[in-house]
Amino acid sequence: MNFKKIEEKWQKIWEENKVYKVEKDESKEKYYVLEMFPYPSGKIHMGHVRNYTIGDVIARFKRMQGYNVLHPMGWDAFGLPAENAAIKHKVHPKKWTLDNISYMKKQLKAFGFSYDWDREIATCNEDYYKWNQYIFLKFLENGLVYRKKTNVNWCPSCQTVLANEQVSEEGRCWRCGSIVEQKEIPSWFFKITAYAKELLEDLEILKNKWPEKVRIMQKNWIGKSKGAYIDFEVDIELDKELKEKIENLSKEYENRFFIKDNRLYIRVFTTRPDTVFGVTYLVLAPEHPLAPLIASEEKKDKVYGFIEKVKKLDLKKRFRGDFEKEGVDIGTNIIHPITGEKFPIYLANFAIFDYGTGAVMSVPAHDQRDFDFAKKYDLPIKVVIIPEEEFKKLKENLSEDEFLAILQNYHPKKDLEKAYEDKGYLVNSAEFSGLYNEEAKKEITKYLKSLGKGDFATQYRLRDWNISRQRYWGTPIPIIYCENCKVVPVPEKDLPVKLPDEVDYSKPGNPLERNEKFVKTICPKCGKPARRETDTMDTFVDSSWYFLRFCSPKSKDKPFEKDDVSYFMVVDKYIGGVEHAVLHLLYSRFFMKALRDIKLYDIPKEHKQKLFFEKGEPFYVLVTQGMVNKKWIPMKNIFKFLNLDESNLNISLKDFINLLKEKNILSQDINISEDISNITLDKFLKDNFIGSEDNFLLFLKALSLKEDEIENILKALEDTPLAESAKMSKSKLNVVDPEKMLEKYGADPVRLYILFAAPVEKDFDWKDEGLEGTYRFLKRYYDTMISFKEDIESLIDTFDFNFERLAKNYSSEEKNLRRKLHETVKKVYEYLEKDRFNTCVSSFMELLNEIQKVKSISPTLKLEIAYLFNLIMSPFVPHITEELWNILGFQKKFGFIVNQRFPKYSQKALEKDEIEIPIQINGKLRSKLTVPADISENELKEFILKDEKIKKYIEGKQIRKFIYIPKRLVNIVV
RNA sequence: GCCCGGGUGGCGGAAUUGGCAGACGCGCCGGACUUAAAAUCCGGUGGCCUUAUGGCCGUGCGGGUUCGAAUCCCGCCCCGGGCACCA
Repeated sequence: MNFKKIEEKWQKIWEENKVYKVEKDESKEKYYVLEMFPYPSGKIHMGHVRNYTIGDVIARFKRMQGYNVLHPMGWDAFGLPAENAAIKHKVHPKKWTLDNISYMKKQLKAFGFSYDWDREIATCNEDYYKWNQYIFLKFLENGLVYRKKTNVNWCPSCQTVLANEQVSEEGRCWRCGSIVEQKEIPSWFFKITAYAKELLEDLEILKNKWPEKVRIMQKNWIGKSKGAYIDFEVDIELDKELKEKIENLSKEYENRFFIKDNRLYIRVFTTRPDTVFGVTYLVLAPEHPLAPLIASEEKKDKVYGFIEKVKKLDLKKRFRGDFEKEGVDIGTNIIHPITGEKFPIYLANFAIFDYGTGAVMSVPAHDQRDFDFAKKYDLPIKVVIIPEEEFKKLKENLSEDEFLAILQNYHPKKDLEKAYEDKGYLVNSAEFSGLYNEEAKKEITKYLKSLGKGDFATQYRLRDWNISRQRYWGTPIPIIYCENCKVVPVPEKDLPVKLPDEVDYSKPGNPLERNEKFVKTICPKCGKPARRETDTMDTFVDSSWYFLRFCSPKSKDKPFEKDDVSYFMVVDKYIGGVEHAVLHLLYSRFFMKALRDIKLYDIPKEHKQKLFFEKGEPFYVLVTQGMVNKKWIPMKNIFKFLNLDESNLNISLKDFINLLKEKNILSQDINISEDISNITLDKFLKDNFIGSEDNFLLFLKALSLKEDEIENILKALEDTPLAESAKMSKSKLNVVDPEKMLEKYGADPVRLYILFAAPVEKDFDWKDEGLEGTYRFLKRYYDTMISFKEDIESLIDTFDFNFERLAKNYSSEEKNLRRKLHETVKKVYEYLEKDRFNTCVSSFMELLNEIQKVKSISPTLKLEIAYLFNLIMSPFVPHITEELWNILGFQKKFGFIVNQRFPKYSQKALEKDEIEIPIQINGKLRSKLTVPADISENELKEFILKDEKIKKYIEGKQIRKFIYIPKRLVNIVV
């Protein structure tokens, strides 16, 4: 039996009846369930099925609780794969995307997810991306957008810029895996750093609502450090030309360096102002624009050489961090802001221009990295902090005068072996000597402030968000460049800036740039010919506010309607993968806050989530579901297991097969043809294109074994160490196609299995046997319900559904069953509230097992079982329960099951006359007694002491303690 | 290196205000039905000892608190994830 027919029938009927349509309805409380919308890559995969099944159960449960549930679906439709497909298969990205959407939509519908499809959106449609442009312009008006020339991460294969977040640890492109290069181009930025503080602080209100893991990842990503900035004067004379140059640069770089009273200052950020007297050199990032300008004449060549070297060689390795720390003296000195001493300036490859001010004061005695660098270049190391122990010793052993003198002129007994980075007391620090360093941080900063050479400062690791992408398939950035008027925003009335249909992929690079029809335009200010910006927006822009658009997807003159947002937002439950823990979720939080400040939505006067509106937090509860993996067996594991050297597989195929047989990987009765058995394994693998990173499955196929034989071999190996669990991927040949599963078993069994296999947040390995288990359960369930049909039919029209009245006449077996039934209703309700779907499914199975154990069940009890059981299973397996609801006659009485309320359990049914009490002696279980539920402690004690088993243990011993946990357990200490 | 999360049968996992460890499912073993297989149904299934009865051990390891610990505390080990020259 396949449930597919039933499923299709009800899907059609539900659709015709628009059961999942949602409208704003102030009389009802809303509930917004959202699953991360998919990229339309072609087909849905198991990860999608898991994500959307979880969301669907929640949405259906909330509907059954009477909420007005918003449960929309759409498409994250812009992005690179469409362009790659365009190049490879010569299809237009739009066609490719829209075709994929229509196919995947059909697939989603086949799973019976309860979406209101009338709210569907696709980000590649004009009526969506128009609002990206609108928001961009609003951000621009409000100072949240700027353009600057920067060194960017450039993917040579995608020919586009990548955000820092889109570059992997090894310095590879997150999409295609190519090594990312460095390139300087002007780009558009969203000023997310303006919200760094808020983004960090507001993580607090997400406590216990978002997974701790995600909150911490975001916290680390934002990376707050407290300290001070300090201005170091540069020992250089400025001529007029140089002065002008630097003054211009200074503005561009927001006072990371500046000219005051004709003197040049470089600003550094430090978390250790307490060590300022220990500074012995200053380090600049190689990208620092001052470097070539202030380097001394004789060092200029070296400096240029170094800059080039870093540019060319470093970036790949720079990400991996496995390069040698190197630097170059630029030949110009700085002057210490307090002591007036002169120290050299170095460029160093480990200094990051984008962090802080791109300049570091180096204190080798108290920073390991500075220490290593100083050793390498033979720079002085000056101790300014000593450990508490040493400080106390000095204080005790020396006279007051000697002690004070040594604080001012401290020399360590022997040279330091490493930097001292811990807390301690200051020495060699003028009047600050003797202060505890934590105290000194404040005091020294205050002092520098009084000199006008520093102040308290906080830095964040978070960088501004570069949204420029040199691609066609994205939202055009609504900007026009005019000779006269320079950078001109496209007026709101001219939106959207439409993406042209013509696209030419014959050459690499951005097709928009070559599209003269698109580029050529007229300046909206002066009317003269002008050119359009050809960058398009990062697709993360699209997904940063789509949850708002879902509130009013059809809105024509605004991105979303304030009223709708006030009603439906915030998202009550947002479900998706952890892979979006930082990027998408951080960007969305930023958008919500920025949109609040530019007043694109209101903070409602009364709302259960008012705080979230005020703080600009879009997602109330976040659920991160684990991955659906699949076991696979890499060839290399087989080699290792057989003790074969991967690099030399010069044995015959025959011997290899025999080895496999010896180890019981292959069964003895497998024979291979004579003509291949004598070739070497090496050759056999090469002939069949099998590498050590390939699936063993390929090898078995190459042996021309039968499909089912292969399947058996692999299944048998699944639980051995030979198998590895991995994300499903084409290259590993471990992909399970949801469509095939649906074809074979139906949507409901797949849904139920995926929920049953593991708790929501954990990864699990897909196993067909597991799916078969839930399938068997559903079939058994279906048959059992059908067997109730006759009895139920005779009752349903006339019965008043007052089950309680009849319960007292039931047999004790029936009473127990009825108790189990209501216990299950209670448990499932509680588990659903906690998103614990796997234990819900267990409870269903337990209940069915109990039902099947009872030989004779009264018709009214059958009716009650069928009524409640179907209702509580409905969010999980909506089709099967609707079918049974219909067949058993409930539908004609009550309407669709999907529109019913979640049932309440009967407290009375849960009550027991008798309970079983486990009896422990000294904490060890020795006996169990069945006693009346209302037994008193004394009665129970008497009863227990008469028990034969217990007597045995307490005979001749003294009872020291009698512990009774009412209705649960007894422990006797002897 | 730093910060999180987690170690429970052959496997996925139950049992979280400390109170019967191993629910439920998979797999495996045995049985029924069948000419046979599949499907289905019934029974068994943590380890060791024992004829049953029963006993001992057991939630990564070592200690502790407690009448009682998978659960709480201390110290280790292992696995997974995130961040990593961030000044």
